[in-house]
Amino acid sequence: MNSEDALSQEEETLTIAQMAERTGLSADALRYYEKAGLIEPVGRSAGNQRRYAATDLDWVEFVLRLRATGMSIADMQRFARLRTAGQTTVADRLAFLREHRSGLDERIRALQQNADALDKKIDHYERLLSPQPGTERT
Amino acid sequence: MNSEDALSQEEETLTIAQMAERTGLSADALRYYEKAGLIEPVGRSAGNQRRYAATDLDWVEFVLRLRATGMSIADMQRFARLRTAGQTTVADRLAFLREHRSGLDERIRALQQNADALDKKIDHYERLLSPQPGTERT
DNA sequence: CTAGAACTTGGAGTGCGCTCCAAGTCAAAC
DNA sequence: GTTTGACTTGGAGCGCACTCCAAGTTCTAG
Repeated sequence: MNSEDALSQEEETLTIAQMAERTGLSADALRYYEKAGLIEPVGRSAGNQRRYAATDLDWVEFVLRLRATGMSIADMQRFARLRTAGQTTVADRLAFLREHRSGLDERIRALQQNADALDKKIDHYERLLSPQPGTERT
Repeated sequence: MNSEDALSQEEETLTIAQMAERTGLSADALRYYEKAGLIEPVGRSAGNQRRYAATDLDWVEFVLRLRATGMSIADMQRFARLRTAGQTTVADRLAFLREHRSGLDERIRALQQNADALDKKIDHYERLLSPQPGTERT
């Protein structure tokens, strides 16, 4: 019980390669996110190499959730800026997430609807292929 | 009862601008789709201007459903090529749609899961903001 | 018949979200 | 202390799905 999950307090930090492996992002993408302000400047080793803490991992995982739900980098930047600005922005952040959440519901509904339409098309093709309807033997 | 819905047999065809309005695609995008082979070469007026028939409209609407469910243009090209190739490809088309459909299910599930996680984050922010838990009256 | 709006083509340009590269520095193992 | 692999930066390049543009042609209304 050493290296999976919650980053044991002992190991403390991750290199960019370890972070990449854990998050599924490339090292390049992690640097890009940091440069873009999605991730705030991360800790560094004596020799200036990135060292990610557990809190960084949590944040990146949250960012990935926003991304997975279709949020653009520009919008994630906005949220990250609010977060960086401190607790005075909690209400703004809540509003932001609520709005994103409701857009998400809409998108899921639309997807379901399109999935249903696809099912009909699939049925159609299945009928085209099936031997003969109502004429089992001949 | 003249211009909405199913393209009355009388009017017969639509100009590219009318098609754009009906589908929500831009005229440029319609030409791009045609050039890309997503739409087969559409009918032309005497003077070489595009005239879309009802069947073209149906097909574009189907293509839009594929797009809305996340299919890339390259994949839609593949499907369009199968369609153009005739009834011998019906089984292939069915397999194609089934695969797309099952990927779609996965994506919807993932989206739901992320939505749930977002709800937790929202709850978290709500608790941060709410006056005082468990101390309704002071 | 004519003016002006809508259409045609080919090709260049755009925005997004990374990815790749070069040239140099740092870290870990021996 | 040296090698080898991982890391650093800045910036160029890429794939996707369009969008925009220019120069010319066609359509429609009056």
